[in-house]
Amino acid sequence: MTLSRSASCFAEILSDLVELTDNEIQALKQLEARERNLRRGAVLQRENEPDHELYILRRGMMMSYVLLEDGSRQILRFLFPGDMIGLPGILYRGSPEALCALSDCVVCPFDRSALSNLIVQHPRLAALILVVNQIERVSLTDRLAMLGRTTAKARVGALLLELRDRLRATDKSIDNSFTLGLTQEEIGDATGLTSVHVNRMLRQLEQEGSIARVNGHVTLLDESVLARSANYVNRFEGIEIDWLPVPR
Amino acid sequence: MTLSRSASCFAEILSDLVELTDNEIQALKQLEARERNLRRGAVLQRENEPDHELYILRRGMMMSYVLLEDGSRQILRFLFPGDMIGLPGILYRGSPEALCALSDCVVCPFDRSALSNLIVQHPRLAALILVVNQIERVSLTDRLAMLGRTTAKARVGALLLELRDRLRATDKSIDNSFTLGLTQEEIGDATGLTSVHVNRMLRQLEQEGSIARVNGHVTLLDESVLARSANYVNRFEGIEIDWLPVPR
DNA sequence: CGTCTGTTTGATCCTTTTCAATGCGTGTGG
DNA sequence: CCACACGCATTGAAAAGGATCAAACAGACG
Repeated sequence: MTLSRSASCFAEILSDLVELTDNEIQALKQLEARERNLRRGAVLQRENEPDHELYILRRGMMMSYVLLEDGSRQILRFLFPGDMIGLPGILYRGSPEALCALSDCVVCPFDRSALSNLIVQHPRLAALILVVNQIERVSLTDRLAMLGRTTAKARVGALLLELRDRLRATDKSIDNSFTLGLTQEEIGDATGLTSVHVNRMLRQLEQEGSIARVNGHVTLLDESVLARSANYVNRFEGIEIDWLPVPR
Repeated sequence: MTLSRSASCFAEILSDLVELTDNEIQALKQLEARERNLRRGAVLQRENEPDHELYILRRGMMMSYVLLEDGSRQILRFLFPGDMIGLPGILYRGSPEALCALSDCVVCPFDRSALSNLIVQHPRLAALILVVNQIERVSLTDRLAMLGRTTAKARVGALLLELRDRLRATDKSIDNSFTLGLTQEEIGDATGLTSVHVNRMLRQLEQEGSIARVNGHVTLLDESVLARSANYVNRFEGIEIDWLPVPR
């Protein structure tokens, strides 16, 4: 990983897909010129409130969620370093989703016009942003199928696998063991379950020998069982793109 | 609606967002140069099979879905004229979702390189494609919250509202009454329910006076109740985009 | 030490699924 | 034209998977 790359988290993600040119890396760096620190629990964007800025998440873990009329919450997505966030928010007067820091975070805010300029000046980056959006989209539809058609145990298992894979993308030292920076209530709000039932599913997975747990630290003992029962696929792997425009 | 516009379904959708230039319309027309007819029930793309073509749906109604190991199906999205489809499929060796015609359809296939060229030559169209992707994304997250956190009745109600709105986008004559071109099993596969329970929910909605039904034809009698109970929002409305690049 | 947040466990309730059967309309071959 | 099959809607009864309610418990922190 070259030094020039690590100046931009977003560029690092894209580098997994193609070899970026210096020009492109330079342009991406500008998106992350400014930094902003968030404390654990801080709300970066509230639902239905206008906030027309975009962000690259540089460090930490965040989540996007919606609140329903009855007070319940659905977590839509967990966010990791290199994710571009806030894109849905710039389409509407009020953001359709809230953004909140799950750990201390660093985000890099940038203006909508910066995105616009990027698209004009770097068509290949525009295409890559499209590709990343589609990966995210496929992850969302995977989660849709999970909520619609799988059991509680499978959902919890799939979430654990997904978290592991996303954490591993940033930190290659992670193998099958990681710190679960989530409460059981948060896991429930992501999987459409109650925290009580999440607890029962976790211990059931533990009892069956699929996972092990030591205060907030989870080890996946039988990935294949977890993956199969929940139809889990790591959508960040196996991307094939040979049709991109030539870089500038 | 000018004549030049109607030559491209996709252009019509984009015209709701901005005023397109002749150049842009011309470019979009080329995406829909070829046509292909599909019979009701025809599978345009099978899951996990390679098909690296893209399509604009010109006429009819389609769906995208995934099949799970246990044989159950999750319908991800219903597709309507003007929708660009197959985009997730060009990222992976095997398509992550299947595409199937729910009625007799006309699709316009085009090559990935055509998309690539469009992005290079028409940055504003690239940005608009990004915007349309985000609208779709927000619709998906709405459905995620629906599956995770709302009751069976609310889900069915929300689906009816969504169908009405999408059909109305193409056919302005539709008000609160439309033909439901879906079986109750399909409604179930979209809402994460069994067909049996969908039936019960439909009759319950009917009994409460929220909807009326005459062999496959549904009338929404109390939209506000349906919308509120399911947190339904029409995401194709209220788009605000003032940050797009200048057109070519 | 007391408070607060989060985990764990039990008992009960309820929504939705499952299984099973009936009816209904349409198309098809004899 | 009739008999039959087939897909789909409808209904009932029983079972199950999660939710809800309530309480105990553990660790962190001022």
